[in-house]
Amino acid sequence: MGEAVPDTEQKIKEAAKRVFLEYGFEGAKIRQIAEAADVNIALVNYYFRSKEQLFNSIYRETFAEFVGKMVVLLNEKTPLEVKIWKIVDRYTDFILDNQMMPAFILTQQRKEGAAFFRELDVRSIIQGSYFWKQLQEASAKGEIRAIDPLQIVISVMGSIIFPIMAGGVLSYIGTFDEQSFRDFIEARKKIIPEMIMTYLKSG
Amino acid sequence: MGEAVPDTEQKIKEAAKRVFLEYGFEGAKIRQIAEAADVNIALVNYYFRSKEQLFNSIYRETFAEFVGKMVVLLNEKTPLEVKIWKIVDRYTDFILDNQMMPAFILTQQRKEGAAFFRELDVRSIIQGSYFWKQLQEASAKGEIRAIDPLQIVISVMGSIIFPIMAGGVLSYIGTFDEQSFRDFIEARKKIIPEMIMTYLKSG
DNA sequence: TACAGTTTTAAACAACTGTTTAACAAAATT
DNA sequence: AATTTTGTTAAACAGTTGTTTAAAACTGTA
Repeated sequence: MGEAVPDTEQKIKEAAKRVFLEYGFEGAKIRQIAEAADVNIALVNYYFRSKEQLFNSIYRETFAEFVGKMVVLLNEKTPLEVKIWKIVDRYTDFILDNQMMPAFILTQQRKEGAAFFRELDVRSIIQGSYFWKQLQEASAKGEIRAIDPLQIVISVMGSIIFPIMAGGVLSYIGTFDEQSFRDFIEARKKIIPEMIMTYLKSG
Repeated sequence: MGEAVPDTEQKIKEAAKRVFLEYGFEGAKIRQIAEAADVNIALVNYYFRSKEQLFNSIYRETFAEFVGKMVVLLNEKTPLEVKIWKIVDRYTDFILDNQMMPAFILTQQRKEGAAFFRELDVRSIIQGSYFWKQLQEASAKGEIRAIDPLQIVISVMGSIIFPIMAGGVLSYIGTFDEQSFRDFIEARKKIIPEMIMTYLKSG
């Protein structure tokens, strides 16, 4: 909102984000980033001291935004069933808008472990969330089956993220064009909550 | 079973597989591969003409093995419910034994699309499988709810692959050590089939 | 043993990488 | 207006990369 005209630093950041997301850390070249930002290569090191620091600042920022959205979703004060529908709906849209993020985060994970997750205290965010409490309480009251809430969280996340992450492969298998891929993902907004809820309510 | 003593070419292939899986194509260096194989760097180019061809031969091989296992699983002639339990059980073990493969395949996908999937005709493998037929027929008979079989396949795959792929992050969130991570995944062998089956049977 | 083919080696090559330099331009400060 | 600070540039630097070379060691064969 009312953002200033993008200065050089911002131009580099945006270009770098695109290039890093598409090619990964090693695959992305500083000259490529500079060209994408329409800027002299020396300027990249002028504003960010090194490729590594440029990468880190971008990765943190993007990931923090990612986590931020998650916090909001997990803590909305709506009943459990409605909540799950909402989470799936909005989380799906978010991942659709940032399709390369999950693969990028998971690739990065194999290099540096869960460092950024730890920094942002993602554990507390999840386990301290209202959603987490809802699952525990509903389970204690016997409204839903007794289960580790983390199993549910992972199931929901995996169900949403995996098909989007594997978009290219999935589109080939289903003979999808862009639109039918979207339809397939859109259909999951109904399937996933139903699957989770029938499971939680049964047993 | 009675494999011959590994010759130089094989030694390089095995080292390269490890290094490529861990560091990706750009991240893996020929000198690193040669060192891991305890071999002169020139030999890598002597047996495989280039880094790219070395990578391709390994990737194809590994991926073909991956697909091969899948074919067997999908075509076993057991009843649908038992089949789903078996698929989840054995597919989980297979991914556990090749933890880096999914991330690797999905990373590769962003570079070359679904080329290898197309080569191996994975679409026909899935849609021509006995499992696919079982889902369609059970659905037609009204034994299970009407649903696109691909939605089920993707849900099962995502549920299995995602937590293993995100192993590092998951272990941090759950405060897992190696053993409790295994337990968590092991527990999913029961959860996933139950979730899928209750969903298919309801509605 | 001599010879032809294959395998292995150390060294070099050229291209590319991230990074730095030193000069120049623009903007801000005095 | 003079001067300092900030932003930008082309060029170079040193290290790494994938790849090639040319000679050596090894293998089997005549």
